[in-house]
Amino acid sequence: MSKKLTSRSEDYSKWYNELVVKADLAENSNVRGCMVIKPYGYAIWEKMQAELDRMFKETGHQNAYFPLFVPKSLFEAEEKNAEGFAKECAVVTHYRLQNDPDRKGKLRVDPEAKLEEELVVRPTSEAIIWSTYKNWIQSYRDLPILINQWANVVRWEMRTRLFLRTAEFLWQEGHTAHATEKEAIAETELMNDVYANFAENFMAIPVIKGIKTETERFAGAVETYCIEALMQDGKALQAGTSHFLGQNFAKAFDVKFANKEGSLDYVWATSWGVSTRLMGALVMTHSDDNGLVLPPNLAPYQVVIVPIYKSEEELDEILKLSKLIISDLKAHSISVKIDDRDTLRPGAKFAQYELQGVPLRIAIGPKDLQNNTVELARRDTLSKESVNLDVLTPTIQTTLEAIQLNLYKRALEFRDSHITQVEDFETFKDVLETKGGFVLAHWDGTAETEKKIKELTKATIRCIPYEAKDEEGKCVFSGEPSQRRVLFAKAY
RNA sequence: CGGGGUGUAGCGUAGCCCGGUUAUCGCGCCUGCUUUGGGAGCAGGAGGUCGCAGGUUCGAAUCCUGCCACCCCGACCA
Repeated sequence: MSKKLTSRSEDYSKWYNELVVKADLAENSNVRGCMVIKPYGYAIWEKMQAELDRMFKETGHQNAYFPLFVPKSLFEAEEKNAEGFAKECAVVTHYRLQNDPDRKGKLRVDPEAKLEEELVVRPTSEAIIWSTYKNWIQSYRDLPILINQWANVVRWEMRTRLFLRTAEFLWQEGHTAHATEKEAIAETELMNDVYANFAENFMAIPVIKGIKTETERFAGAVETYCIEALMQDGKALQAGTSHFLGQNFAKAFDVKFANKEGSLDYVWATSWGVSTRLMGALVMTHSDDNGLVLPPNLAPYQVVIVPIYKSEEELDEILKLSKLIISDLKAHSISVKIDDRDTLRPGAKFAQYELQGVPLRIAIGPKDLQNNTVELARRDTLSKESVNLDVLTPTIQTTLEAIQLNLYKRALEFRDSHITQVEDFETFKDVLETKGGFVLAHWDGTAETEKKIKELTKATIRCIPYEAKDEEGKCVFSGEPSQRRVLFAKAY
């Protein structure tokens, strides 16, 4: 693992920026904490979108789109939700610019063009969606509504951080409406499972499923389920959330339906989302000192071919052979790119594709032409082997699978070796400071203790894990009785 | 918004304290030749509102004032 990863956060941010920017993944646009997602990074996001979309549809959901602007009166309807987001809202107050009479060639906001009601740029879409659902729901026959939206949202954070907390970010947000509490809770849990499966099987990022404490709960939710991942520097990252909203939004927006018994009842709701933050998680989970390491499932191209040649004739022969390799790989649904630029030497290309995290690299040179082989290099282990052309495609197939599994296994081993069970507060502090990672400890269940621990250690309760067993114990801080252990960590 | 720091070519930087020829160096870029199994070498070349706006001065990247942006630490958060 990288030196920089294990050291202090200022070094870490340098590592992160270097990698991400130089890896062509994204670039801080220097505009209020927004980011430009470059083509290579966006290709990764598209892979994530495609797989998530598939999983959503498999579980009965449909896509739809709702407005970016939320009239303030709608936004404030659900009080807790509004209060929670009020401090970070961008607000549209005017709809027109005009020439500035005082400064030639400049524009100013037309003071005559003030909106009667301000429009909030959505920080999340519950309000606008529930005001719409109101008109869609009358009977239990209209339920459930299972809708997902791919969108951008804006949260005007005081402090931004590339990928992890940008002012504008891309995400998906699911918003469902149900006739019963039981069904809504089942949906909330189902989607948290979908996220966990996606993170682990597709992104090779191990996560812990759990429930948030009241303090960490989504504004307006009754219960927040989440998946928590551990980054290589020992800090936790909330990778996805799924909220059981109870009847809060139905009551705020007056969404009632006639049930089978003929009486009116408020609708039960859920919402759930993951964002481009997952790309940050990807980078911080798998990358090493040589750059990104992409799981084959997410790689824009899984294999890159680098020809090594001295003469035109050699190049022609290599290209001819490459064409055969490429068509065979494509026939097996393996994405491949050939880099036949003659402006860079092979070594420079090797370095570049390592920086981009391409899972497999094929090098073909004169020796290979002679021996009927190619050189196959793995990004995850940085190992190289000579492979006979006869078995190349099957070898690549199995190696890609092996890389996907190995990345998960490696991350899991790291994660599991950084879950420490502690009994007393001194050890608690010590583990957080020296080792980092998750700390499993008893907690008395009060927000005061949670707050004090945060003040003293900067650690928060990431979640109460599903797997937490009933176990008599004493709170690591207060000594009060506790029924189960919860998961603490310093978090992004 | 509070504390600290930074802003000089596409990127990274020297110069600033103590004002003075044509603003330093590396990477990258362009041209040519030689190269090509792990980030090539040589020669030549292009590229700058020194963050922005004022001020002091014969003269400002350098000193002063204001503003803006970014980074780190807090508060806030996916």
